[in-house]
Amino acid sequence: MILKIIINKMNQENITKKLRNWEQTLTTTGSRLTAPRKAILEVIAHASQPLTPIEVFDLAREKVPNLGLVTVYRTLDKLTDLGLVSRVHGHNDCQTVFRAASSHQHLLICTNCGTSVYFDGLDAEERFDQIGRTHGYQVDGHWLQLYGLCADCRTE
Amino acid sequence: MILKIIINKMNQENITKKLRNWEQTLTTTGSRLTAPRKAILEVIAHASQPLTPIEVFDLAREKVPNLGLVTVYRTLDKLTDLGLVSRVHGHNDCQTVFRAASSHQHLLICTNCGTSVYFDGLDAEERFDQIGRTHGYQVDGHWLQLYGLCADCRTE
DNA sequence: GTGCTTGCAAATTCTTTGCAACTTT
DNA sequence: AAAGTTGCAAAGAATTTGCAAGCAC
Repeated sequence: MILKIIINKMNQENITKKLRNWEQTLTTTGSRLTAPRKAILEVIAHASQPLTPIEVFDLAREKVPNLGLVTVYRTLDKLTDLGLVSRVHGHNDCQTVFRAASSHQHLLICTNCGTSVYFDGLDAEERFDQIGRTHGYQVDGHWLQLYGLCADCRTE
Repeated sequence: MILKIIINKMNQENITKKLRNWEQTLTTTGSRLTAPRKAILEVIAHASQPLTPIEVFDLAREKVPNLGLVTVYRTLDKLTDLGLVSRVHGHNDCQTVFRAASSHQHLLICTNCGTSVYFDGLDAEERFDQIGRTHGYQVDGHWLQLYGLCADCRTE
């Protein structure tokens, strides 16, 4: 499998800050900060796109060579439970992970390279509630993702 | 596994019409109308919620007892290719199928019983394009699903 | 030291493929 | 009769579980 170079557009400072937050969340919830976990956290924090478990595995293995795939699965479960990462369902892979959104944010995903960014400011909650009401539903959640070519892929 | 009674809120006439359309699409594209396929089509046409391959299998088997699960997978692939059914990614099952939307429609899914309806009239395309532009993306697709309790589940 | 984690191997679950027999048209 | 389809069995892929050894705190 080809893994493209992964460079997050967040600056290094923000990534470091996020990593510290994640590590703190782990320790304060009674979990332990091990080398495998640190490697996995770093991979996800630096990722500019949702990653499959195997991709996380391959990338994290560069730092922890004897890492087991099972550990990746278990760590991803834990991070998801803690709300640090989100499962992203794409059209191809439906089990990828990406750093979790801040709040009311949604993903904008490049259909060519996968590079993703969160956006907010849609402010459609009220509209969603209204739509639900007309069908007898009480809307309490939504799931929105936009797809399209990013600037880099368009100029290629 | 417990399969709840599945009653589509479309009236019988509409379901029959849709079934005829589907069957016609199959025959006109060179595919054949076999007993297994008819059973599968009926199950999906009558479903009020997205179904997993196994659920389709179990329900269709009531009509074609010696149906093989493989046939379900292959038929679902074909129906998806023809655009008759859509893959629906839920929070739990991400490989379920549901009759395809007419156009610019999105799903409203009950988080308790799974009963789903399509809605339209959101008219957010322009807003989506705009959001994409501010991030350098050229938006060419979106994926939206609303979640909430349906009227029946709320009164329970 | 205690209790959470890890990696290995094995078990499950889900989906796809090969193929001879069988339908549909 | 020709061509698409089916079901079985087997193969592959993806994910989970059991467990003894290893670490973090």
